[in-house]
Amino acid sequence: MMTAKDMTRTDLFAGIDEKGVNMLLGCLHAREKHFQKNDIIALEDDQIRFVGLVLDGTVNMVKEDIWGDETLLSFISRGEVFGETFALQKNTNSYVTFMAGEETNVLFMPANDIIHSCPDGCNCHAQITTNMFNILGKKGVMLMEKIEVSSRSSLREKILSYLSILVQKQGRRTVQSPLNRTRMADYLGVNRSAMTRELATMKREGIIDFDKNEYTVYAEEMEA
Amino acid sequence: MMTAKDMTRTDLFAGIDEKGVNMLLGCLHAREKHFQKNDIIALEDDQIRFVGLVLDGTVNMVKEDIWGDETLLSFISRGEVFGETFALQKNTNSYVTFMAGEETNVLFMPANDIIHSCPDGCNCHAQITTNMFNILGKKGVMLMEKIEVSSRSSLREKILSYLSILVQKQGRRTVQSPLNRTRMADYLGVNRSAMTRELATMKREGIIDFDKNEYTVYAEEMEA
DNA sequence: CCATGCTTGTTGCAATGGCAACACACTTTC
DNA sequence: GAAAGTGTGTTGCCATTGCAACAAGCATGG
Repeated sequence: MMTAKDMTRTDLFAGIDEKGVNMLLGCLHAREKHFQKNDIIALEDDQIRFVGLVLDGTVNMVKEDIWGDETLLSFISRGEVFGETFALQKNTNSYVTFMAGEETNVLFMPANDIIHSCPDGCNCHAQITTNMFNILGKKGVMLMEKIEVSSRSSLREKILSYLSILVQKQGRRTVQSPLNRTRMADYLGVNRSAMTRELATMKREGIIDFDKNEYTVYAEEMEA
Repeated sequence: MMTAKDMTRTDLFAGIDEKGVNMLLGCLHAREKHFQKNDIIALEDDQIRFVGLVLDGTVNMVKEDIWGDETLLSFISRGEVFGETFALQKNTNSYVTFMAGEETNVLFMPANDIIHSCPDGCNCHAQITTNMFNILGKKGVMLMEKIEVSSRSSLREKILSYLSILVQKQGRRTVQSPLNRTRMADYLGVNRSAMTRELATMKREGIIDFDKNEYTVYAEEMEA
């Protein structure tokens, strides 16, 4: 379970204290629901759109194409929000499906209550709006990073662009990758063994060095 | 130039009338600036972050890696908003750079004024907030579409996934592609001639049919 | 201790797909 | 009407990279 105190540590309720959270939960008409693994989580209910906060478990975001094949686009963990991209829009042909990845508890909040300040003018509400913008911004950046990486044509470019982002974020030429080989290959959308092979080649050529999940990028030329 | 009336037709000012727009422009402390081609457009000014509305011209969103190489991530046209993903966040290491693609006029509005209702409680302000959520949602969907497509491994899968999205959007098996061959290859991140080759193969195999920018997808099996 | 599972590195093989070069059609401009 | 620009289809070549199979390392658990 997730206590109000736990919630103050989520991005959605950031900057709001325990008391404020408890007040907001009522003000936002928050409702908790329980799901079994592989249950489909609907974000719409009688025309009202919801944003979900994962209280426990994991939610998988999957996309089905017209042949019925599913792709896992991303997953949402405890304390994270999902559905915001779709719920806050008018025109939503529900682009993706959300499924419980395990036994999961979700707190639903009507999108409208999040967007619009409540009539009582509770002042925590402004904070929620700010937080929502933050969350949307963060997600946007994550998506752009993924695009930057996967839109490169060669395997080597993908690796370098992934490492380049890490270097920019961590501010050092030696970086820790949060992803292990297998997951990294998955993220880059390439074959794992091909990636390992290319990494070895790049190491041999002196372009990069690595050990476990620590990588060092040797950039000869810094200026364009 | 862009009149207040033109602005009512943008996503940012959707649902607001001419009078409201004029009022908001003051209320939002909007400021217009002019740029020459290739000028760098800063979104920060003394710690204050801005959202930009393109009044005329084009703004290119480019990303520079640690070797100084630039990639064009997307471009923003007249009437569209940019910077919202970054401006509305706290933690912004300005992930990308915006450049004028030609002679361009931009209307800047401080992000804070957009997020927070003005003290006078002008009622158009709520609409702007709603609109911003809409814009962020739309952009999120666009980014996810691009990821879905470019994360496929084979050229054929990329094409099919691109077409699948069009089919889902247009609700018919025969769809119009907004992109011509060259741009489509660019969007999919593949070589144009390779794509033409694969399209021809798929046509020969009876999987799809196409003429100019109209494509028909023959899906034998609809159910998983 | 062994068994099992997970991650990583390696390598041969085959094919996918990038590249370059070219031909053709169509449009715009002078 | 020539010339230049742009979008498109085709094809040969071969580097890149996906795939499969295997070995080794390391943790977990009985």
